[in-house]
Amino acid sequence: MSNLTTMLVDDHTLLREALRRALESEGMKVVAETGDSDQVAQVAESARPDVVVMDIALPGQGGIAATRQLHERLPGLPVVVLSMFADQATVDAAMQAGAVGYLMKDCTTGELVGALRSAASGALAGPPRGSGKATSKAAATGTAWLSQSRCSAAEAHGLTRRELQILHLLANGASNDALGRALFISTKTAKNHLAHIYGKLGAANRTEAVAKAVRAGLVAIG
Amino acid sequence: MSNLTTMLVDDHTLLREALRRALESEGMKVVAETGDSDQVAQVAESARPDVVVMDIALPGQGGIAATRQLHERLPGLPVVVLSMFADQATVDAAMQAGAVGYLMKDCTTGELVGALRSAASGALAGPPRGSGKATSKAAATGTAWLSQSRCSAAEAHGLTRRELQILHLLANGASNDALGRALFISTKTAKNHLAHIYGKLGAANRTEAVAKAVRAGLVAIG
DNA sequence: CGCGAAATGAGCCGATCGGCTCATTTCAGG
DNA sequence: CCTGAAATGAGCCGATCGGCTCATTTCGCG
Repeated sequence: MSNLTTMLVDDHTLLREALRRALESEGMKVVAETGDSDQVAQVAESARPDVVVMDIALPGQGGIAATRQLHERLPGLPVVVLSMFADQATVDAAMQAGAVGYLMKDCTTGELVGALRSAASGALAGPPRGSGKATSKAAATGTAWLSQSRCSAAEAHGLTRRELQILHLLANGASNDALGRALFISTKTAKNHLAHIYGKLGAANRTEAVAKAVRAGLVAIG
Repeated sequence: MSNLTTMLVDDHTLLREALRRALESEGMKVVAETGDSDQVAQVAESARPDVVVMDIALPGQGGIAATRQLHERLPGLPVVVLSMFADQATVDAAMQAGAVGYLMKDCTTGELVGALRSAASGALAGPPRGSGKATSKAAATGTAWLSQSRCSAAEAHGLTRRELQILHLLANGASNDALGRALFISTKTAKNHLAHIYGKLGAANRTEAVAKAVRAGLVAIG
């Protein structure tokens, strides 16, 4: 449980190697790699990673389709998309395919690691905002497991699911800006959630909030 | 180990009661109380708390003498002084008597709790600055145990003892200002230590530093 | 006796954070 | 149907933080 296992899906070997080094220096273990989107599900089934890092632009069926396939064959395996595209259409497609996170390739290593930890712990999930039907559809397909996560301990402190997600990212050192990018919300909204968390936990700042949350068993570091 | 046991020494019953409530709501356990400075050592020996909260103005021999006595009878039991006096002479006297921390009574509950946790874990210790002989004298008497703390893991990251102390306080949500007051240094110096810590741990901010430190086993939350 | 590391302290400045108020939308439950 | 909670978003402003450089003192080690 301490060493997160990850699977990298990207056709650029150089980037994959760099990613592997970065992740392993952060205490994560890369148990599988592939650059062929058609092999994704098969490799994942034998390697059984805790979390998958998925590129979008891939030879074969492509990252979106691979994510959907993975989501059907191995529901519960969180997929974090690492893409060069920031357009809403691509983001929406990825999220509807079952991805739990979407990061730009110009994000920092720390952000990636934080997102992966959060994804693996079940804190990062759900369709970002989407509108109406797409949202409820995505929620119905496979993201529902998030709703029954650890609301037990959280409810004792009156924390909502969203606030728990924020806490998980906080525990990885996320800035307000990083929170927004990881959860597809504006920095303002992230700040609002933080303010609610501070109030509920009786913390004066983010670091104290993390400390109290860890002691309360709401989140874990490591 | 999870529930810190404390002993409260203060002749104001009302304050003691309030303190007890505050500490217990923070997950600490008050295993002994007394308002008589002459009973301090005796009570501590039977109750065996993890850390002692000591008032200065006490009937009998007084808090300073009680601290010295405690320090001789039970070396290794950290004493945090909670005083109304901020004058350097009183602070110096308390530190030379063996106290590992000195807080004003107008500090926040969070600061007290943080200081107690740090003190109990051995992170808060040593004479603040003092000058020359007084410093080395205090260091020779009983604060030396800090030098052989957990430099093993810390040295792997090149962290100094002082930086470890900072980290412990950070893990309790301390602000730069709180760091300065807890360690008797200026905010500027605290910031300098932080900058060094960030560099050594590869963290971008204090919360990330805590996260990395916890994962590296340098500090513990809880 | 230097030399360097550690610790202390300062000034400056831009970035970030935290508190406050306010508004909108969605959605579940009475 | 209406109310309230949750989530989203915004503006404003002071406080804090983090990066940068610089200086001083102390101390251990060759």
